[in-house]
Amino acid sequence: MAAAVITRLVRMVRWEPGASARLRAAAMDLYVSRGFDGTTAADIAQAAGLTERTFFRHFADKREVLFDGQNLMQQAFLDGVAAAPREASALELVASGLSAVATFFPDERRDYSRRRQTIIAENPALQERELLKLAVLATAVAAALRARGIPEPTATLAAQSGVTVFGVTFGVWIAESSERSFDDIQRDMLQELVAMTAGVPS
Amino acid sequence: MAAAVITRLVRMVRWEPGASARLRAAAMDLYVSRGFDGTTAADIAQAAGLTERTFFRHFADKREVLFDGQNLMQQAFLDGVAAAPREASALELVASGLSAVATFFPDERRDYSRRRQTIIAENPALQERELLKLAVLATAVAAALRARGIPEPTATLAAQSGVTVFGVTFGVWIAESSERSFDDIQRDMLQELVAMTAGVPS
DNA sequence: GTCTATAGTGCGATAGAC
DNA sequence: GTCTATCGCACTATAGAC
Repeated sequence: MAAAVITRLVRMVRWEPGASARLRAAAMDLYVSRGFDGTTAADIAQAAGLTERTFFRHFADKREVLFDGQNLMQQAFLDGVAAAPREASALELVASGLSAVATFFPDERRDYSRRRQTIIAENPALQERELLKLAVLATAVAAALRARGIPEPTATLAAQSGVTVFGVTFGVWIAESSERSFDDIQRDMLQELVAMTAGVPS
Repeated sequence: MAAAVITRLVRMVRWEPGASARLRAAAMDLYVSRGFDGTTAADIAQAAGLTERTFFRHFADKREVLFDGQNLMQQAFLDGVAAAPREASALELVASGLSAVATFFPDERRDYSRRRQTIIAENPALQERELLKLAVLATAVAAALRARGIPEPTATLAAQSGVTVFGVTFGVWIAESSERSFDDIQRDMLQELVAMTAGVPS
């Protein structure tokens, strides 16, 4: 009841709140129905009741609208690294970050992630943006490891390996057949990485 | 002498040969002097004595002109994997590919690589393209590992790790102070990777 | 080789919030 | 008054269609 009154009051102001969220939702829908290339910025803006110019004030480009959630995930990873026990090794620090990030991918989110990934898989420009975000993540993780006393080049190698584990995990998690939790898959994947490097070539 | 005659004859044909090479050289120069964003496709074409339309017939987009050498490097990596001895482990297959790729980076090439990397480092769009090329490389390497009997997800983890080692090596190799050969750095980096994962978290 | 859609930018004006 | 979100319009360059 009170909510309805508030809604009516809100409608009287010059613009509806939550422009970013509306643009994001509209973009997802249109990218699914018409494809990324078949959707113009004007289409998205119109679907959200805004103008093209406003779209570009919220998002630097047409791709970014699919990726602005990444920052939260990155922060979780970094917090996870920071939360690791003293004297943890580089790989243990990374493992701690990975556990933290797994909380961002509960089972309920799997369908959404699948839809989003389908859009990205169909367009090289979107793949490029995703890779850039992962590279930024790896760089940030490497910095966090250095802050915990891990020297280069170990910090960068460990950070990149962590992002690799995350990426492979994500791929398995959204695979059609998969039913296991993100965290379960990720733990196994980290074990696989360790096992893979155990066969030492000198 | 003969060369001069040939040059004169060549000038009589409808177009100079080596259009791609001229466009590539012109693009490098202009990207350095005016920056990537400050250079238009028309600028590059004009500097190479060609039209904008011709530029886009040779390169899919303005970025690609800096990246079309990658295919040769990728093939070298794959050949290196294929050349590894029977019964090689995943990491040994990758190490074999890495050795092969190191031949693409003799000391004489360091200055060129530095200039090119400076351009890329200044522009996110170029970083995206570079990351895509590396991702394509990793995918191809993973396929080569599977062809040698390495199962998933080990193949992908090993391939990604290999590309990581390559990337970190490249960064050290072009660093101002570095004087060591690409191959030397890369061997150490692979050892570091193995050492880093040896501290096993269960 | 020409034509065109559209991504993305720059700038000024407007409408409200504070 | 300042600050922020929006619109509207003109503009360039990319990239693809014809």
